[in-house]
Amino acid sequence: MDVRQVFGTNVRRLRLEKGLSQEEFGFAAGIDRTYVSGVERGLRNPTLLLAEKFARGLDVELSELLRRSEC
Amino acid sequence: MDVRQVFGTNVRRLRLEKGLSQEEFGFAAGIDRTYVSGVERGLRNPTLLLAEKFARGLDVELSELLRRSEC
DNA sequence: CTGTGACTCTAAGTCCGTA
DNA sequence: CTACGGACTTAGAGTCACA
Repeated sequence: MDVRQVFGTNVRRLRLEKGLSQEEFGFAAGIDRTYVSGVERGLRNPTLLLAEKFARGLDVELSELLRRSEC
Repeated sequence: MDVRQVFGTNVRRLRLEKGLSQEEFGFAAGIDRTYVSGVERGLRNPTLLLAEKFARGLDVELSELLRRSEC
């Protein structure tokens, strides 16, 4: 499974657990809403700096967002 | 501490543990030698796909390369 | 062996909109 | 709310010669 999909899936899961919309999360994390959408679907290939921005916004460690749950 | 520096420091440490030069590692991982140099010094901001290439070359999980050892 | 500056070219990342 | 499109600016990818 692609890193981008692992990352995106984890982002979506954690975002939903927090009860946030893509827009709300994007605003809180300082990331464009359309970019959040693309990342969650595994279409984007974010840099380390951006990836950490996601992690901070979700209040988790970056390594957590890269953990493959299955497959 | 910056993610890029954490990443770079871990790459350098693991590369040296394997007894490889930047050139040797770069060749094995399919990454340019000078790019390896830049990453190890935290000057580059690689994407997830690139970061995973480093991980595969070092035979570790990507999340491993993002673990902060201290501070 | 490694660091560095400079370079081209592609993709990251933002912002506008619409369904 | 989210997917998806186009257009755009910036920064990363990838490489080189030289120190």
